[in-house]
Amino acid sequence: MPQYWLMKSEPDEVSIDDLARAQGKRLPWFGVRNYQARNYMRDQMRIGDGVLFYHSSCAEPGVAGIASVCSAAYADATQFDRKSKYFDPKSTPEAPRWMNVDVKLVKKTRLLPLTEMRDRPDLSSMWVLRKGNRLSITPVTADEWRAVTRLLEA
DNA sequence: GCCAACGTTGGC
DNA sequence: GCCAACGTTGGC
Repeated sequence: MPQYWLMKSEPDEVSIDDLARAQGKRLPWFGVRNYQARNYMRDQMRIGDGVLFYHSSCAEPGVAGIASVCSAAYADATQFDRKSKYFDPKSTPEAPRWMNVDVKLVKKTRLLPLTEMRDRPDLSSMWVLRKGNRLSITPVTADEWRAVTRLLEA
């Protein structure tokens, strides 16, 4: 049974179009610096899991496409790059603190705006809609996945 | 730019 | 281990 996830990205940094342009239409989901989100990638994600690619911190936040997990978790290279804003001086290659999976584009969709998601009773259970939610990776139930993908095709 | 929410840090 | 201060997220 595949699992489903919603993953937030700031489109100024990595957008759905960036993923579409990437070689093999796949990219590492680098830059996660929150333990709960890291643990989801490290411990629970499996190749083939479904991903709702969500644009955050932008003019029109919402789901911008569908992707899938296409690697196991491995050390996030940016934590060792002194020039990266994700550099972590406390992490070492021997004991890397931060991990990422790779994700692959399934398809770019219409933008499903956050405001529309909030209007849908069938999406009201989604973690990303909870008040005060800041977690950048959240699990999505099979029911929520079906409801969202149906809306994306509408 | 504002600010609510919440995770992390560090002194004790 | 507590918890105040601080920093970050992210919608608006």
